[in-house]
Amino acid sequence: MADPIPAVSPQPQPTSASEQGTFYATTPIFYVNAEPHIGHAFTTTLVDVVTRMHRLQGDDTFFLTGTDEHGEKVHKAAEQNGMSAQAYTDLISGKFKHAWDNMDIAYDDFIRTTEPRHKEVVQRILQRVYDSGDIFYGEYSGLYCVGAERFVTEKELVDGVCPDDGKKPEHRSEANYFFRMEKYRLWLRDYIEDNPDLIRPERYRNEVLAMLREPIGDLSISRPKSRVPWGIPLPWDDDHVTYVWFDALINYYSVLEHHGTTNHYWPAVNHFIAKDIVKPHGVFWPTMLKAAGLPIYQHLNVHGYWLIDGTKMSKSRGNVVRPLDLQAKYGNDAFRYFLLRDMTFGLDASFSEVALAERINSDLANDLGNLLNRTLGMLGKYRAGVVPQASSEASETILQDVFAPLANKVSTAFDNLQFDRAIESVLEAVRRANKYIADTKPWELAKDDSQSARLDEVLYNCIEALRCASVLLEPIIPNKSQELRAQLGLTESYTLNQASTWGLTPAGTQTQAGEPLFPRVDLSALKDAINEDEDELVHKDEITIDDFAKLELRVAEVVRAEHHPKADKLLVLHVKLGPETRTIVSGIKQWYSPEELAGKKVIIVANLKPVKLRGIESQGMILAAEDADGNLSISALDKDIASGSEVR
RNA sequence: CGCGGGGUAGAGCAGUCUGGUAGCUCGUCGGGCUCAUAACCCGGAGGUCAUAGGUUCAAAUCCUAUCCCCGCAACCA
Repeated sequence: MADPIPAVSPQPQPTSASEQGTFYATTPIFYVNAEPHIGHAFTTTLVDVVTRMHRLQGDDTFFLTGTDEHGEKVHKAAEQNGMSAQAYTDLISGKFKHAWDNMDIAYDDFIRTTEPRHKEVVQRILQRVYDSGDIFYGEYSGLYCVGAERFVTEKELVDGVCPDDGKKPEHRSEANYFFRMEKYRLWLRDYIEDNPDLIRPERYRNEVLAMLREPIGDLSISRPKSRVPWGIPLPWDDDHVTYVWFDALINYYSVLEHHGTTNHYWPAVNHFIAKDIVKPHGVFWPTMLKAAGLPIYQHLNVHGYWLIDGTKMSKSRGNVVRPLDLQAKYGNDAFRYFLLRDMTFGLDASFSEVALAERINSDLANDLGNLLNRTLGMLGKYRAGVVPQASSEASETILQDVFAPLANKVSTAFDNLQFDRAIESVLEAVRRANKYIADTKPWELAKDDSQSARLDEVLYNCIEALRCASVLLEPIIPNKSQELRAQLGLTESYTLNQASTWGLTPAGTQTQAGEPLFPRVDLSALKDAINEDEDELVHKDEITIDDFAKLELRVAEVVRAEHHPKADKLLVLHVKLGPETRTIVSGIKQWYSPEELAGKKVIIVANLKPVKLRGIESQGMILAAEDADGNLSISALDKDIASGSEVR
C-alpha cells in the first residue's frame, strides 16, 4: 500500500466492508405539532452525512425524510390556530423543509403523509393485509374520559378518576379495526435472534427482545371518522380512518413505490431513529411488513438524545441557548461536525455552546484549518503558490502511509455506526500532518538551495494530506471541504477511494489562499458573555395596579402535610386560611419534608382556579422562589400574623 | 417494585460484548519551533476505573449486592 511512486490513474476499488451498491436511508417522518428542534436536526443531519458517505463510496443512494401529518393532535392544533388542517400542515411541514434546506440536507425526497401518492399505497397495503385476514373488526370497550377525549387505562386512573380532568370516566365502546400483531410475535423474536445486526446498537436490540418476551397484543389501527376526521380512510370502510402507525410507518415504503424503485432500494433500507420510537419501529413495523408479505428492513439504527447543557433546559432563565440558533451562528459545517463527533452513537450526549466552540477551535481551526493555512503560506512564500512536482523517488512515505488505510477505516467505522471514531481517525491523520511539518522543517529547507527537491516533496505531501482529509470529511463538512480544495486550486470532486490514493493533485496547480477555513472562536469572550447573560434578569411586561388587584394573596398556616399517594414530586398540604381550610397540592417534595412544613405560615394565591393534580384537587398555590441552580425556598413572613390575612 | 442510561485524571469521553501494561481530546505545568488562525511540535504532573464481596494466574471488563447521578413517562398551578 505504501507505493512510493504516485499513482497516475488509480483503479477504483471497493473501499469498504459494506457491499457496494445501493443504500437507502430514512429519518422518521416528523410529527407536525411542533417546530423542528435539535433532535429532529440531529437525526436528519446524521442521515445526510451517512448518505453522503455512501455516495462518496460510489453507492447508489436514496435519502428520505418528511412529515407525519394526520391524527387528532394535528386536527386540534389546526383548530386552535383557526386554520384548516391542510393549511396548518402546509405551514409546519414547510418549516421543516425550510430548516433542512438551510442546513444543506441533501434529501432525495420529502414525503408528506397527506399526499395522494402516500395515501394510495397505505390503502393498498391495508387492503392486502385485510384480505389475508390479519385485520379484524372489534369493539374496543374501555374507560373513556370525556374531558380529555380519549380512552384511559385502569392503570392510569387515580382513585378511580381520570388523571387528566379528575372526573370519573365512563364506559364506552368504540368500533375499531385491529391488526393481528400478536400472531407475529414469536416469528419476530426468532427473526431478531437470527439477525443480530437488524437492530443496532445491541442495547436496543435487547430492549426489543425484552418487549417480545411478553404478549404484545393486537394493534388498534383505526379511529372512527366521526371523532377523528383527519386521516386516511380505510379502503373497505369509509367510516374509519387509519390510526397513526399504519399510516406513518408505511411512508418508508410508499415513496419507493411512487418512484417505482422499490425492488432497487428496499433491500438496503436503513432506518435511523431516536430511542423514543424503538417500539413502533422495532415491533410494529416488522410485523406489519411481514403481514403484508414484504421483506423486513436491513437495519434499524437507534441513537440517543442530546441533553442541553448536561441536564435541564430552564425556562426561567433568559439565557437558554437554542441549538439551532448556534447552527446559524457558527455555520452548518462546524455544527454538523460537532453533532457527529461528540455523540457516541446510541448513547445520550451533552450539548453546550462552549463544547461546540471548543471542538471548533481544537479540531477545525487549530488542526485542520491551520494545516491548510500554514501549507499555503509556505507554498506562497517558497513556490509562488504553485504546486511543485514531487520527486518520483520519494525519500519517505510517512504521510502517505497514514492516509492509505484511512478510507477503509472510515468506511468501516461508518458501517459500524462509529461516526465519532471515524472522524477522530481522520483528525489523527491531520495532526500527524502538522507534526510532519514540525519534523521536516520546510522553512529551513527553503534556506538551502540544495534541498529544493526535498522541499518540493514535503510541500507536496502536505497538499496531498489536505486533499485526502477534505475528501474523507466531505460528508460531514461538505461546504468547507470544497472550500478547502478550492484554496488548493482543485475544483473536481473525488471518490472516497481517492482519499487514500496519493499523488492526485497535479503539479503546476495554482493555489488560491483565502480566508481561514474555520476562524477561531474567542472562548474567553464567549464564557464571559455566558456569565453576563446569567446575571441579566428577564422581565415580564409591566402591569398596572389593577392587574395586580386581581390577585388574592393570603397568609395560610400549614396544619399538616403529607406525601401525595400517586406522585413523585408532589406534597399535599392542608392549610388554614382564617376560618377556611384548604387543600393545596405543591411540587416541593424535593425540597421540603411534610414534618418541617407543619405549623409554617406561608403566602398563597387564594383565588387561583382549583385544579386536580394526580387526582387531588389543589385549591391554591404556594409562593416560592427558585434560583437558576434549582434551589427552592417557600415564602415566609417576617413576623407572626393571623392566617387568612391578605397580602398586598 | 413504571421504562431506560450512566458513575474511568480538573472537564468531556473511549475502552466493558471478546478479562492480559488504563487510553483520547480539552485544560494545566515545563520545553521547542517561527511556515501558520495566540497556532503547531515534544515532554511532565494528574486515576483506590462509584462502593463491597465473589470468580480467575489475572478484573475497568465477568457474577452478586449496595450507593449516587441523569433522561423518558405521569403530575411541579
